Amino acid sequence: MIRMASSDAREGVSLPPMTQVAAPKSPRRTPADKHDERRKALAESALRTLGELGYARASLREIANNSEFSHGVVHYYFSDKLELIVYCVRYYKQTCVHRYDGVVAEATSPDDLVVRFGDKLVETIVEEAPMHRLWYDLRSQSMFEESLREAVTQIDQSLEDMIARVVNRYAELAGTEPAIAAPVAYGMFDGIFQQALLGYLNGRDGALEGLRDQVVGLMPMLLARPAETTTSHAPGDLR
Amino acid sequence: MIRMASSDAREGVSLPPMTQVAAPKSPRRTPADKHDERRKALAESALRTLGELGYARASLREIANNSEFSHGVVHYYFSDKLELIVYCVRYYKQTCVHRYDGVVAEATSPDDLVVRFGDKLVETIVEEAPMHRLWYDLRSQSMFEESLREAVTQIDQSLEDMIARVVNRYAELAGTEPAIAAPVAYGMFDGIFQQALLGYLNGRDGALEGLRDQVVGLMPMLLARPAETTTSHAPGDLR
DNA sequence: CGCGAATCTTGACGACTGTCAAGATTTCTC
DNA sequence: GAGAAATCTTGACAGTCGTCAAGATTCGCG
Repeated sequence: MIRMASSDAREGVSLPPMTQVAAPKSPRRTPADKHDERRKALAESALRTLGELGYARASLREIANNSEFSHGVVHYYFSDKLELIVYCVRYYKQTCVHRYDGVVAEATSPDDLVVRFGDKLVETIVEEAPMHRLWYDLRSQSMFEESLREAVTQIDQSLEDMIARVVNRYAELAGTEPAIAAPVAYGMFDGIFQQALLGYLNGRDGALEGLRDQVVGLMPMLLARPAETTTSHAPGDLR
Repeated sequence: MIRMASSDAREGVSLPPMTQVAAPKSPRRTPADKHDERRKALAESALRTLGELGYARASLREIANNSEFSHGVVHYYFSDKLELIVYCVRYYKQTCVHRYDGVVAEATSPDDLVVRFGDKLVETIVEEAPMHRLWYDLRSQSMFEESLREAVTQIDQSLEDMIARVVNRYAELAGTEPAIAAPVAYGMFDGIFQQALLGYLNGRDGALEGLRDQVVGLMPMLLARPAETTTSHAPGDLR
């Protein structure tokens, strides 16, 4: 079975040719999904380089150098540089969409949720800043490169859903309903998150504390009127 | 006077060697600021190409081809590709920071301001989408490229000030004060603007109307409590 | 073991890039 | 109008890039 740069096998793993369903041995490690494990391994090292250099400056040779593979092997597992990068970002974002599931599940009160949410946002900037800037890089490129748009749109949608889960749970805990639609909520949080990320990378002091405070101040505003949380939102002067 | 790639002459025009201050002829067109006019002319054609291809894919040759100049002349007026691009974006954004000054000056009521503001946001997406995506491209690149950060930070600050003027005027017309700080307001609007731009470029129907509605729905929330504008913000379900 | 399929390495190709220098051309000044 | 300064063109250089093909190597199974 000759594998030529599997641009075909979309997301669904191409299964081995239907032998007995419950094979006695090798419950994992079927022949053909080793291919996928290699793709993932390659993606993981590629992500390090991509997060460091960005989409345009990360060459396939550089990506391969920072991994255990040689530069030619990339075209054995991916048809394109583009397919590799889309695969990488999809792979990362997939493990990232559920980052706040714990927050949603464990929060005991509206204020508790807000604090946990803000902390988590700050945490991910500190721990995964290169991944986040790579995502924003890719999304910006998709404004120029038609072929990136489908993947970006899908990821954006899943992030919007993620934010919606948080805000919905927040409203639920507060005994009311959100006052804004999901796209607005996502756009807002994405905006201030991006700002904080930029500030953090710039070494601006207070960028992270600022994000936390902004979240604490903003969330109560996203609820319909009936809810008056204890959180104080001091009507400050706008600069 | 040999001009070698004026990376020195920062922003201040290097004046001609002090002749009489009020020269009888040529009130404009002094010898040395023709140099600056050329820079601007070059920047303007470069912006077209940059807006079409983005930062990484726009080569100096391609930029020169879409202009009246040859590719070598770029290094006569700019020391770097980087300096050219930063100059271009600065040049564009400079004429762009005052886009909403008219809105601020002419609005007669809070609701009037909101509508004008929303319309103007939509208008600039339709008319200058390539410029906006170029800006987001550059800002993303600045997360990787140290040397871009200073310019990006300055531009971001001026955009924040621009938004602050709008929101402050809005609060003034409503007889109250903003409930959020300027960076938050900027981050929010920047987020939903970016989202709308992406949707517009994707050809998603309703992206622009969505932006307008979002602005109308969002602005009243940015005010301190005392103000109850007539604008209805229906507490919708969050998806 | 042995053979074929899968996997990986190596080296090269053509195209493109930013940069620069040498010289042609224009513009300005006296 | 001559000469000098400013401006622009042209062509080349040294790299780097994505891509691919040919061959070496490893793996899996009978």
